[in-house]
Amino acid sequence: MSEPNQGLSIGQVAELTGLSVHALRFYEREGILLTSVRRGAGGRRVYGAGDVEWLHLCVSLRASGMPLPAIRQYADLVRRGAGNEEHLLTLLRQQQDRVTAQIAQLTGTLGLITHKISSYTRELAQGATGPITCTPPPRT
Amino acid sequence: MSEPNQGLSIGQVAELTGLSVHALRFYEREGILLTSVRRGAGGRRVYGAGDVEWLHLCVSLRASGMPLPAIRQYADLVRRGAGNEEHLLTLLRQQQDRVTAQIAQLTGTLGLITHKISSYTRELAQGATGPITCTPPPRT
DNA sequence: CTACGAGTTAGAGCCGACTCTAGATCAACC
DNA sequence: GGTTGATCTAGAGTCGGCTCTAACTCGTAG
Repeated sequence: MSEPNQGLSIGQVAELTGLSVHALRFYEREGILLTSVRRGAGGRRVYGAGDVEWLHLCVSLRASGMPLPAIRQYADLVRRGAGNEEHLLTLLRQQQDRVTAQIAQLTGTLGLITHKISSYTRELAQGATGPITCTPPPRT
Repeated sequence: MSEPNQGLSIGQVAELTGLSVHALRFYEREGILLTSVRRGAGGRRVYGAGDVEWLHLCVSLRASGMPLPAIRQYADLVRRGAGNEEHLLTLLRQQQDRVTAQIAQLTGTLGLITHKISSYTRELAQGATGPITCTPPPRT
């Protein structure tokens, strides 16, 4: 139970990021990580705080629907260092647009669901009599 | 090009819903549709306006991350008719929660991306000198 | 000293959601 | 009557993203 504060095992990183150890090795093979992970005694992976931070970003990006190849491309640019800011910005702005569109889409769907919920609730309250009232949504 | 206004071909429905004809047949096999599709001359599918409306809902739900089995379950309940409003409401409220959570998550990620964009932009404007400034996000 | 738990590799397997193929049928136009 | 284009069925294939397996190596606790 030593905690040198620098150097986490793959299991610890899995817990911190919510990824499985399998997924972590997979991400590494796929070139998602910025630097090749350090190895400790017996060839075991040793992750640093920076790795975890980066992985958190990756998890967020994945959750926002960015595919792994796109994340790898982003990682490549960051790895390559200065001189690629323009390209990086382009990628980021694209994802910004996609996420914005997704939020809009989800907000629409949420409205639809909410509308259905209120119709069913009304129906239940009034003691449903007829067949299912397939209330058309206010707007799609 | 006859348009009897009631009765659309699978191709027309594909255009209207954005699903492929393959996907439409697949959805039918999977029990996603409320009623078995009518058949016209030569066994061809004939969709009604209601089918299209339902499919639009399905597309929305899919886009909000609802898996096909869940949509089928929902369809089953609607098909079964009155007496299942409670169950329907439960399903809908669950999806409502999921979508709400998703929007929150996406909003967070959007903030992260926006933050990164502004750092890179600032960096570019000031003439990048050092190595990539991996500015930590304000909040995750 | 041995048993355990956590790690290692390469590679196979799985799941969801389509997507495509092959071979047949049909309606309509020239 | 032949060609075109949309449709039909059953079933195979694809793709992304993991997930799992087998066989092995460590380091530590009992």
